Amino acid sequence: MRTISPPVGLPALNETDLVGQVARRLTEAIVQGRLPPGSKVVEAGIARELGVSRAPVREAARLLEQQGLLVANPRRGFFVRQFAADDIDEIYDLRLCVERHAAVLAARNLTPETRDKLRRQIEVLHETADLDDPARQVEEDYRFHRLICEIAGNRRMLRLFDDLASELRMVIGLIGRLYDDPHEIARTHEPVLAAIEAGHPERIVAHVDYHIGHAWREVGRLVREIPPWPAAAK
Amino acid sequence: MRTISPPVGLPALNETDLVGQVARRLTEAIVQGRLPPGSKVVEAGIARELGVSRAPVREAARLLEQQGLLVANPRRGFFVRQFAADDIDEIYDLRLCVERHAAVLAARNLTPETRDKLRRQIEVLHETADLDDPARQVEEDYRFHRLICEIAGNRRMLRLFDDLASELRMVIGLIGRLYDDPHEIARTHEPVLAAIEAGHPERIVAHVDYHIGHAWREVGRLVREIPPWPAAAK
DNA sequence: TAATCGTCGATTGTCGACAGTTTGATCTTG
DNA sequence: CAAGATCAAACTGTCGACAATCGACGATTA
Repeated sequence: MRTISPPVGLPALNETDLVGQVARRLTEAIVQGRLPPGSKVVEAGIARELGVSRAPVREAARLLEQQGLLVANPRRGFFVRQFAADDIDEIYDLRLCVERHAAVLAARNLTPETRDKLRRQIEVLHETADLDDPARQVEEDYRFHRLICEIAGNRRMLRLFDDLASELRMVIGLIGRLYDDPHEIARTHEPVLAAIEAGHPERIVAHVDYHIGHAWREVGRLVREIPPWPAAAK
Repeated sequence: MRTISPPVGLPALNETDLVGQVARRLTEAIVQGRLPPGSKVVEAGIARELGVSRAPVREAARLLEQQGLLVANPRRGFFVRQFAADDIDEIYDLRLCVERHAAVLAARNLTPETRDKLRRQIEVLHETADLDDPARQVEEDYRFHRLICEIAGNRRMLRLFDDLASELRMVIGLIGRLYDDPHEIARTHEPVLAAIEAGHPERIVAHVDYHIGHAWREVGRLVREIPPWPAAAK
C-alpha cells in the first residue's frame, strides 16, 4: 500500500466538487454583469437554478467573498460587490507594487522556455486584437501578466495576482468595452518583455510602471465616466 | 423613509456568527500548536468539541484555507498547512515587497496623530520586551507593521498583510521562541519610523529592507534548524 | 397626510441525516 | 513472509428541514 500523495501540499484544485463549479458559475455571472453590483445573491435562488442544495452555494459564496467579488452582510445575505473609483486605485496600486517585483524576479529566473512562452503570448495578444472580442482580449492580457508572476515563482504572489485580476475582470467586464485600441495595448507589452529579457531591474520597473500605469489611468477614467453602475437589480 | 446603511460597503465584521467564532478558535489552536502541521482537521470532531454542527465548521475551515492555514484535499478533508523553508521565503519575499510600498505610502499620508501612534507602539514594544512573553512580543511587533499598512490607506494591502501575518504567526508560534534579543528587535523599528518621518523614500526602503530582511534571515534559520515539525498527530 | 407600529412572507443560520468514498486493519494467497 | 484482496469503521459531500431574523407592506393614529 502506498501513500499516493503527501496529504498536505499546496491548495489542491478540486475540479470535481460542486463548490468549485458553483463558484465558477457565480463568478461568470458576476463578471458578465448578469448579477450587477449591489444585487442580492439569494442562496436558495442560486441553488435552485443550479440544481443543488444551499450548502455548496454558501461555501462558494464565502469563497467569492474572500476573493472580493461578494460582500457578506450577516443575517442579510451576500451582495455583489460595488466598486468605487478608489477601489480601482487600491487594486492598481497593489497590482503595480506586486508586478514590479514579479517582473524583476521573472527576469532573474528567465529560461529560454519561459522567455518563449512570454513571446508567444504577446503574439497571441496581437492575434486576439483583430478579433474584436473585448472579453477574450482582457483574458489574454491577464494571461501575459500571469505568466510573469508564474515565472517569478512565488505561489502566494500568483494567488494575489489572481485575486486582483478577478476583481479587475469584474470591473472591466462591467465597463463593457476595453480601452480604445487593442493593438496599442498589445504593443505596450513588448518593451516590458524586452526589459525582462535584458534583465535590467530599473528598466523593468520603469516599463512595468508605464504599462500598468497606462491601464490604471484608462480604467480609472472609464469608471469615473460610468459611475452609476448598471442598475443594481433588486 | 431612509435607507439606513448602504447594503454594500466593505467587508462588514460579523462579530456574532458562529463561523467567525469557530474560525478564531481554530486559528488559535493552530497557532498555539495544538493542531500541529499536517494533522487532519476532522469536521465532526471540531463540531462536537465546540458544540455546533458541521456546517459552520466547514465554512470556517474554508476561510482558514483561503488564509493559508489549512489545505483542503477533496474527499479527504482539511489538513493543517505544513511549511517548508521555501514557504518562509515566499512569505517574506512578498511581505517585503508590500511593506516597502506601504511604508512609502504611510510617509506620504503621515499626520501628527498617526505619527504618535507609531511612536507609542514602539514604546509598547520596548515595554513588552521586558515581559519575556514571546507570543505577546510577536503580536506587538505585528501591530507596529500593521499600523504602517493602515496608515498607507490601502484596504486590500492591509488584508494581504493580515493574511501573511497569520501564516507567520503560525510558523513563529510553532517555532516556540522568538529571535534572540527582544530589545534588539524593538530597537530596529526606530530607524524605520525615523525614515518614514523624514519622508525620504530611498531611506525608507533601505530601512524596511534591513528590518524585514533581518527577521527573514532569523526565521529562516530557525525553521531550517527545526525542520521536523512537532510530530504531525494522526 | 405623515409617521409609527404590527404583521406576514421571504431568507438566512444552523442542524441532523444519508449516501458514497477513503482509511486502516485484517485476512488471504503465492 | 510479503504483497495483494477484503472488509468495516470513519469521514466527507450533499441534502432537506426548522427556527430566528429581516424587510416590506399595510393598518393605525395623531
